[in-house]
Amino acid sequence: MGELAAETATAPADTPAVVPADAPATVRAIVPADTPADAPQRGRPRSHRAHQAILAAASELLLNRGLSAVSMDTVAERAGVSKATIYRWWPTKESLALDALFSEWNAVQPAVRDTGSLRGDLVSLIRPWARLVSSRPYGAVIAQLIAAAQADPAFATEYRRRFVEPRRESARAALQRAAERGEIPADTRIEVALDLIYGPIYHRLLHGHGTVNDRFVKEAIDMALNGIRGRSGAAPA
Amino acid sequence: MGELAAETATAPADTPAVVPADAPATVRAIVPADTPADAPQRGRPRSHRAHQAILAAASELLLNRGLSAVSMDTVAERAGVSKATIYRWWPTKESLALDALFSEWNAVQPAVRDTGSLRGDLVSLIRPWARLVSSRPYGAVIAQLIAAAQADPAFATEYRRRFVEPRRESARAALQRAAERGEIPADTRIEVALDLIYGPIYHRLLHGHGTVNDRFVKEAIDMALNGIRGRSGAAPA
DNA sequence: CATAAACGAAACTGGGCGTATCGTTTCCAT
DNA sequence: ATGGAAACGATACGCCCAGTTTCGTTTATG
Repeated sequence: MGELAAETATAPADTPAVVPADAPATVRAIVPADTPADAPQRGRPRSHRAHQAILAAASELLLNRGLSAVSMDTVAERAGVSKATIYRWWPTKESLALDALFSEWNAVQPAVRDTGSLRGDLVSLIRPWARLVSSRPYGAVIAQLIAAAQADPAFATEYRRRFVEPRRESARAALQRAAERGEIPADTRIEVALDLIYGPIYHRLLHGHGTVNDRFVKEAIDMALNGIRGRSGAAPA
Repeated sequence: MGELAAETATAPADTPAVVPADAPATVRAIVPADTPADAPQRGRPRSHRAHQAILAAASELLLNRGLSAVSMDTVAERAGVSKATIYRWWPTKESLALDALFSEWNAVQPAVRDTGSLRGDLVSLIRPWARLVSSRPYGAVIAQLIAAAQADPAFATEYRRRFVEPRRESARAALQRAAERGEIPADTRIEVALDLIYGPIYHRLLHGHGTVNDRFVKEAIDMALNGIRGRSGAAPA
């Protein structure tokens, strides 16, 4: 999807759509994986315009109403395409929702920069993301995607690959730099630390028992950082 | 449901079911709220047996297949009742799922005991619960309930009242005792601390990017505790 | 010009939630 | 003992929606 988004940023309207072999797993393959990306195809070319219209319609409807309250007919109508056209690009409603939400989600890239301190690194990474997901009902849609993932392992893998792992990787890198600086113990359990960083925010986002605002994010990151740095005199085994 | 479960522990099969005014919000009221619980009712009495059979069937099917793969027809068939009977007790599929899962979830009560240390209190509280929810696919069903909650505020409130708040309250009490002992700062942000305790576990449970086993629970609690205790020389504001 | 592939409109299939109908059962009131 | 009320079961029903199919049209290439 990132590749497609880049393409559409420069392609004129209704440029023939060619889906490269490395397109996201959720988009239906159009040509065999070994087909050169620029090979001419017989027949009517796919429509970029339709594809973008569908994603835009889907993301808008999803963030306004939630996954369960949006039908494929509604998306088709809003996009100005037929439902059959949607199913030419995406195999299921959930795969469309994944792509559509990701196109919004990915607009806020994790900042990958070394501020010199772990706290600086984490705040610059987490704060923009937390603002994004709390600015609109991301929690509601993410919850419904997570629910859909429970019944479909392949979908779950793709969801984690897109929504979970990239940001964990950015924070993982920051933790590793901190260990190199001696800011945290070299034997820090990195994956547990990542859960301590992201878990509280996701917890509030999904359960809705509290708000995710700047203050909460700051306090949660600070508390998590205290935990990750450890205290002099380790806790008993 | 707790009240009903207590009743059925002693009631013979098919004792007339009387739903008291304080029954869970998900069970359809049978009599006006001000009706004495033991007042005789005209007509055929409700069947405890059917009610329990429905809950047992629903919880078994939910934990084996997940909410979306279980139909109300399937629950009715497994319980040996008609679908209309289910809808006499519960207004929606989700409300049945909530009660059914809660009947299993509530079988493991949070241990409310003072071990003398915050770590002891938290481990005795969290470990049995973590074992419960990781022993069967609770995560999958909880994810689907959370998804359902996004579209129904009343359902969300009931979900949190049953699944979220009681355990937070137990941990909150433990944190307050720890503050009284001087084990954690008196000005600890309790609600943030609770998110630090529960967030990482729920994060793995719902996202499925890592396992929730005894080791992870121990490490996550220890890291969270370090964070809650704080370090000498507080983090910058 | 023939052919291929996408597109649109609309009909279609099948599943499932939730409701309605009607006969039967199980109770209470008289 | 009888009438009446309410639950129950079996089954049909209405409606919605995901996903598919059909067929004519459009847009491309060979």
